Amino acid sequence: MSEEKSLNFLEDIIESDLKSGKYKSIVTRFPPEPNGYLHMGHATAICLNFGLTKKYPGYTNLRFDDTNPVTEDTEYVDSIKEDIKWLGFEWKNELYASDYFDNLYQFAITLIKKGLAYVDASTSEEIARLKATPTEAGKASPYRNRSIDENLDLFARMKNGEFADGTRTLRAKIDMSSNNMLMRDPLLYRIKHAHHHRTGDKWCIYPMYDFAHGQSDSIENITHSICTLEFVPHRELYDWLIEKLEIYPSHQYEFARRNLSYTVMSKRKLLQLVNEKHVSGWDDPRMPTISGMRRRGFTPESIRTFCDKVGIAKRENVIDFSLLEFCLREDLNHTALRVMAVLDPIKLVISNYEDDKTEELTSENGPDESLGNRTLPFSKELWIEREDFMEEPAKKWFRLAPGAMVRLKSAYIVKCDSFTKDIEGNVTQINCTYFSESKSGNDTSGLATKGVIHWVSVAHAASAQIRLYDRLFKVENPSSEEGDFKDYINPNSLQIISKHTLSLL
RNA sequence: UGGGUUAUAGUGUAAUGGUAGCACACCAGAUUUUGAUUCUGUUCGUCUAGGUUCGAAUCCUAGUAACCCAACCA
Repeated sequence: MSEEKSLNFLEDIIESDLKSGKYKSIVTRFPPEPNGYLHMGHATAICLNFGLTKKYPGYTNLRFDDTNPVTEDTEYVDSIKEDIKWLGFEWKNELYASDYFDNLYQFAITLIKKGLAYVDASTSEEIARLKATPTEAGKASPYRNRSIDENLDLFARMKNGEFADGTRTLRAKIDMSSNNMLMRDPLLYRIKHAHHHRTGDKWCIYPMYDFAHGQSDSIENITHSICTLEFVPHRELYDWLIEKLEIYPSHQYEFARRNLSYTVMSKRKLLQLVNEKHVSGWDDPRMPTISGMRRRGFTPESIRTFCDKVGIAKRENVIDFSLLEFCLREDLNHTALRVMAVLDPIKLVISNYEDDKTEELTSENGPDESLGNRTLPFSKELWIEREDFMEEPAKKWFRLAPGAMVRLKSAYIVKCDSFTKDIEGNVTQINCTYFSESKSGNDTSGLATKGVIHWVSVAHAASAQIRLYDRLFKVENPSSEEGDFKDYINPNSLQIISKHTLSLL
């Protein structure tokens, strides 16, 4: 099937792992934090993780990384599940990092007992100061050398709620002079007296990402834990914790996050757009969120194709939005039922057509025969698009102009005899004659036109409000421009047409 | 100025020492009852400088550029 297609670097790794017998099958996971809606970057990760276990033996878990109760909510859990399903993927197990809070607590105790973790009473400012900078070695916390018993006691008291938020942390004891800032005694647990969307008020201490993610991977026997490039420095800590805890050795692999031109792709920035009302919500059709794309008319198929075409690599990228649009057109071209609509109408009157006559004409629903046909009512007075008429035609113009002929799609050929204008010079009506022998599918007139235009019968038209969406930003990469990314919002990204009667057939 | 990651057409991605290929975009042409679709074609690329080799995008040396790391976020 896709044998011609070369493998990406992750597939290379997996194939060699499978070939060498390191694994008989693989386990991946998609690990969203339920603190926002999924966007196209997530779509990449979803297609990657789920796609890998479609291609190779194994399965993929959905695991919510819910270790920060302050920002997380079940609203997001629900939207995330809906979006993954809509994209066409099924997870093996629905899991939560919070399912493992008891395990993680025991893991912490294990580290303390090994002398590899301690309770720090420094403030966050002190901790930051002692960590120093990447070019300058850090210094040890004054609490670094407490006894194991003391640490065990303090950690239990942290858990029991004896301390206020921010007054104690559990830190791994690694290397304050490491070049990797994450190895300078990283925080493992912090105190947050906050209600958790799943564990309620059971806990007032919560594990940090680094002490939850890798451990959850390990508990689930994840073979290939795939994340984005900014987590590369975390891998050293990921491996350190697994080694010291002597648990299942999951491995982390990193790929470059996906960027799309003329939009932004960070949850923080998307949240700003929502909160500051630059868009109507997470699912605004201009948003690069899955739910926004869905409202915009993108199909799951088109998004999957897009992810597949773009591929996976490790270098920074900004992908042309036009590739995504291409994938959508390719899909829609074969599946979308066509209708005719006139957005900016001018009345066209056929002088030699009977006043009260209505004809039922047949029109194809699309280029593929399987889409079938529909009937269209045709009559003396029609709406046509204002831009399909030119008073003084340009050079290669082959639509309507004074004296010119044009085919009305699926109907007759008409010839423009005259037109009227208002005081301001706007064309108000076009008068035509039609050729009765030129009926579409039954044309014996011998006439030929180069142009074909769409139309809608005035008497039969339905009205609608039309929203025309354009790109949300004026520049290709708003995040890399000077100043605030919001300075580059396209003021014309939404155009609502409702002042005229819009016609739809 | 420490460490890490990455450099191939405008964009994205292949080529694993042996003809730099594919897709999108662009431009041109043909067909067309939606200036769509479809089809054909043109232009355009290995970050730089040295080196190894019969042969280098690939290996070596030295540079350069971009991104990431100093959250009790993930």
